[in-house]
Amino acid sequence: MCSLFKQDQIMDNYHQGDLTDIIRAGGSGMVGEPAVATNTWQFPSMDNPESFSSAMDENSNPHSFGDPFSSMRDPLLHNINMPNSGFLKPAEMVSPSFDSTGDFSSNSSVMYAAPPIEDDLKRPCNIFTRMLQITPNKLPISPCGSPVMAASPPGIQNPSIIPSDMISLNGSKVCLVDNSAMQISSPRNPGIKRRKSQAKKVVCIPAPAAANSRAGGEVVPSDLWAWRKYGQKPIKGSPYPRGYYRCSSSKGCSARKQVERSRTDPNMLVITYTSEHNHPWPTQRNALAGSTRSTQPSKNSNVTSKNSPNSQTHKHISPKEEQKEDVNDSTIPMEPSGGLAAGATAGASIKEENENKMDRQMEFDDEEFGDGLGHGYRPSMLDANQTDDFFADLGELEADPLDLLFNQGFPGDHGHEKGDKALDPFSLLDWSDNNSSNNNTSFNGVKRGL
DNA sequence: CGGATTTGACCTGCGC
DNA sequence: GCGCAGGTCAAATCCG
Repeated sequence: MCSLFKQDQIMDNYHQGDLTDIIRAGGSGMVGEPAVATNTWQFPSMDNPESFSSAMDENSNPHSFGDPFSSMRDPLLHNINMPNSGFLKPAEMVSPSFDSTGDFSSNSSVMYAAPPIEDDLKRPCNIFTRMLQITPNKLPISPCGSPVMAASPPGIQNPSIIPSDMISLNGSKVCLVDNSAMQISSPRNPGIKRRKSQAKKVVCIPAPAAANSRAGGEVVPSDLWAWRKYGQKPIKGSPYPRGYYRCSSSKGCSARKQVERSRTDPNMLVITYTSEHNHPWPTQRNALAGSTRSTQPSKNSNVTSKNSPNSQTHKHISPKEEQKEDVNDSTIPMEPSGGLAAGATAGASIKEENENKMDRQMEFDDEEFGDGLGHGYRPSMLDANQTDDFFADLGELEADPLDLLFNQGFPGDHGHEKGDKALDPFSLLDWSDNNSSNNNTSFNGVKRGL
């Protein structure tokens, strides 16, 4: 599986469009790091966020999480109350004990139910434990290999910290993979060749549709960047087409992303970010402006509902519909430059694949963790150390939208107050049914269309 | 009317 | 060298 970490291989996996594969693979692909103790980690109870932190502190070197996200607390989780996360199928993973109410037992161990797949994949995958065990240098960075946290239990509302590679959003996960080398294609641009080393991030997020029943007015997370679709291609082996988007927030921005639905798990969307934004993260207002029409509320809500898996019930989804759906789904708040924004982290497990980044991660400073209550929460991704990669943009942002968001919307771990959701950027990410209507906030721009 | 989406064609990289 | 698959372009179309 180590090979999976190689760029090409990663790409291959990824190209297979199997988000779940990526995630699963993550469970084991780590070179020389047997996914051990996978079931030893205890997911922090929402009631006891510190439990997680403590575990982290005790068991790991913060730097082991070299991932920018490793230090992130997941404010989003505060709002997580999604009965069924789309991240992993229950059958695919063993969620720590959750009761029907979605309560997560802090005592439960998190692990994957070994899926009947490759041996490596069968290993229990616990991002946290993995991270702890992985030395920075060895830290594999592949979609598959990156530490993967078991799907956030549906009931998890408040993991105080988000594993760098995996972020839970609304109980769903985002798998972020960052490939330093990716295919940039400029076929018609002789000067640029494909597969040049380019930073790439693969983000796996639960597709709203898949995430759960959201027949009506789905809340589609969107990122703050404006994306314009410039192409769509059917992917071999996948019933779902891949959409190609480029950043429209700023002319000349080379940032691109690919959105596709996981073949094996239609509930998951795989978003691959390529290139970096050459401009500051758009302000909310800008983001709003940049939003694609497909995401516009008036229309989009309808569209999404129409396209929602539920409503569709797999009626034949035309590529277009599929596309829109994907687009919307993909629009989780992402970090500028393609990284996940803190908000994005809220619902998705992220994998990041980039050795360089990993190294940087090592450099992480615990300070990023803030007080552990969300105050001062600042996604490590914003760390200046990462300025040279996808996160570079963040460093440039004085007024980081995330900060704004966090300050307003993440009152620490207690953010269950619905009242705060209005300001809670993560509310955007809250795809749960009960929050589907929650899109009238400062984030509307971003969410517009939700 | 401006901007976004759709979609077929074209181009490039890669494997055989 | 050939074919396949993926990525991008760009005209047509759609939408607010």
